[in-house]
Amino acid sequence: MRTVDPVKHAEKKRHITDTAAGLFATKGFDRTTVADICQAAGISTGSLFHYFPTKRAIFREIFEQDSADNEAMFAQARELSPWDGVLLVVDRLSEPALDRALAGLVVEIVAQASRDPELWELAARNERVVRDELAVLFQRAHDAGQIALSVSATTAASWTQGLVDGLYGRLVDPEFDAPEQVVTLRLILSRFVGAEAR
Amino acid sequence: MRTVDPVKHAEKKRHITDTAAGLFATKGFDRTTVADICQAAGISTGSLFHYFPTKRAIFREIFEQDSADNEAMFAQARELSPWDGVLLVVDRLSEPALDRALAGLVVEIVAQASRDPELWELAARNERVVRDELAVLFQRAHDAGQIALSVSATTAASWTQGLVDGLYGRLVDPEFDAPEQVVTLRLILSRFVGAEAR
DNA sequence: GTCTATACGCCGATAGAC
DNA sequence: GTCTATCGGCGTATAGAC
Repeated sequence: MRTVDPVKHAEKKRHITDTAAGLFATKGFDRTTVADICQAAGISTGSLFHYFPTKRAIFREIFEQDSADNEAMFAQARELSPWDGVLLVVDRLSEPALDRALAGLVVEIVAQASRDPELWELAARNERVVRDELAVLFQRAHDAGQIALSVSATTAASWTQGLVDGLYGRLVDPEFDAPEQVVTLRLILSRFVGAEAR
Repeated sequence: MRTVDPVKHAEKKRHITDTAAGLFATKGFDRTTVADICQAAGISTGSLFHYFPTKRAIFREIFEQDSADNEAMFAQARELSPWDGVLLVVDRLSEPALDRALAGLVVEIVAQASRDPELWELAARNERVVRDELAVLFQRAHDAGQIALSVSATTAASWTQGLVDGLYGRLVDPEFDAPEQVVTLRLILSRFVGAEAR
């Protein structure tokens, strides 16, 4: 008989990571102090370090949560025609760029991953998984005659990710109009892979 | 008669910013200490603060140097045909992505700019200048019949920047082949704006 | 102009009572 | 499990001699 309730434990950790994620997104990892997180979460530092060994471990957990939803996304995409599946994935990957808070978190993840080898490895693996799943969809769409690839399916997949990355850069434009940008993104992608423009 | 030699002064500042830029690129701004910069530059903290009022001012100066070369780039582009001019600009904008150290600096600039309103404003202005100059080239290429735009020249220009941004994300791929990626980038852009594929 | 020395505050993490 | 109290160290920036 365990003395700890694993459900409660997980819920508490989740509360901490959710709180911390908001702070990391707005202030950045290095400028967010443990005291900030504790205050925002309504706990003490002693308690926080009961759940996480280091501040960095909190960040890592946020990143892992963030990349855990891919499988569900692709499962959903596989229920559609291949090309519609691609478009669904593009929409989903674009979502964080359209939300200021989430975009800030993504910026921070990139910045941290570019310094921390362990985080870099996690990010690279995640990127590869998405790319390879996307490549399968592209290949099927090609075989089904929905598109006409002139590059490898993997290249098409990788640059689909690149286009989504490019979406973040458009945020600097004060006249940024999210829905319109996503439409343009689809147009560029459609022409790239020889799909009918919609 | 001045007692300070403005040339020496500028050279010394440049030495400090060059040294600091390398450290910011590899360690990030927040994890680079003033002591780090002083040690690498071979000076004392007292001396450093004689040239810059704060650590952040060093970063800002690096950013300003970085965005000062645009005018020369577009002057060069204007000597070519409009579409060749676009391709030249794309190559130049892509260069930092192909160099690990410079890419690290760009990541850091994005991360810092997303928190610091003053830096954000500088970045946005710089982005707009490049976009507008690019838009002129796109419009001329269109009018000259080199391309067939189906979106506004400004949208084409903005997404050209987006594609270059997307290039940075491709760095996570350990099999990243820089020249090949730039070729693909050109292909995507060419199809987007209705240019003949090369 | 450049140095050494140091002020002064804050940070991540720990100790130990309850 | 949660708290309070606190440690040891480091960070930016300044003071003031040379």
